[in-house]
Amino acid sequence: MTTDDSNAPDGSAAELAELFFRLSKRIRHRSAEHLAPLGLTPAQARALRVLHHEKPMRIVALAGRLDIVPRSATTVVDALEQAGLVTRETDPADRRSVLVSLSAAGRERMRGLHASRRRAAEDAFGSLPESDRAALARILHALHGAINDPK
Amino acid sequence: MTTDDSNAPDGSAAELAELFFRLSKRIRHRSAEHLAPLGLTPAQARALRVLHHEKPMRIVALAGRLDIVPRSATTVVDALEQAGLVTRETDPADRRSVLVSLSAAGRERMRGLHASRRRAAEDAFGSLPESDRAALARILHALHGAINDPK
DNA sequence: CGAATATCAGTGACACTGAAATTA
DNA sequence: CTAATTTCAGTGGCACTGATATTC
Repeated sequence: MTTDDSNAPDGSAAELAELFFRLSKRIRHRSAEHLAPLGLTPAQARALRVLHHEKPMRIVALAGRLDIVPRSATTVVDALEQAGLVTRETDPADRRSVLVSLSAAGRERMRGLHASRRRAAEDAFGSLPESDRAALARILHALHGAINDPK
Repeated sequence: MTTDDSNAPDGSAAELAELFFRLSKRIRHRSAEHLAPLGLTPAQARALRVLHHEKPMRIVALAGRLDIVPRSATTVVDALEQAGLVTRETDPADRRSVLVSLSAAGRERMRGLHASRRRAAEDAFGSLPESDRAALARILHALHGAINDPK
């Protein structure tokens, strides 16, 4: 009884979780498709975007912005560096640190990336009326604030 | 933390995509944590849930419900079978097909799973007022309908 | 010395494609 | 023979932990 995860839009937490999961999967998939022509994976694209409006930053900082552990950020940067989109330099002020910045090619790639991102986002959310988008943004913000990693 | 001032809640599609991504990641992570004590991964738990209220079903059907390709469903079922939670039988009516059903242990496991799922969902969405949950459910439904896989 | 930074090595979880076996 | 069903083999993308070198 009351196992209503069939399909009733009742607003139960469990139903929301399921919807959320499915939707995010679709969106991720779409995003990957949009990015493939640019030779970027979603994670790489996100890193590139962060680096685009931050100035040269350390791996730890980048990891923080991406919400991943530093070790994982290293791998992302490896790929971007190999693709020639970012450069690594040792921080002269602290030789433990590495400063990552966009290369010229990286900045160039950002152009296509911006367009692609916009298209992908419109693809996903463009069908929503303005009011719903605002409501969704507000609610997602609230949720994001509510879910704190107790880490 | 990281209350990024650079991202005003403007309801732009790109911002929504970003919010959505971050949130879904958090939720997935939480979900995995909740499931770990049960010895299940999120994908396995979802499959188990589908099998719980469908009757014995073929791999293709299960894959359809999980929104994955049949080959991937096989792997999930492999794990569940190895854990003794589901059983495979050849469909007597069509020997190409395999009928997957919950074992007794699988049904037993569903008890803990239900509780866990509820806790996880409440953990994620419980903070939302009723009206927001309803609005969110409605909007997510709309989005889900709008995003058609051109498969 | 203890703490921070980045990296190396290995692993887990997820889902994909392409190819093969079996049966309809 | 064609089509459907499942499975095998391999791969990609993502992020994790634990251990190590370097530097502060």
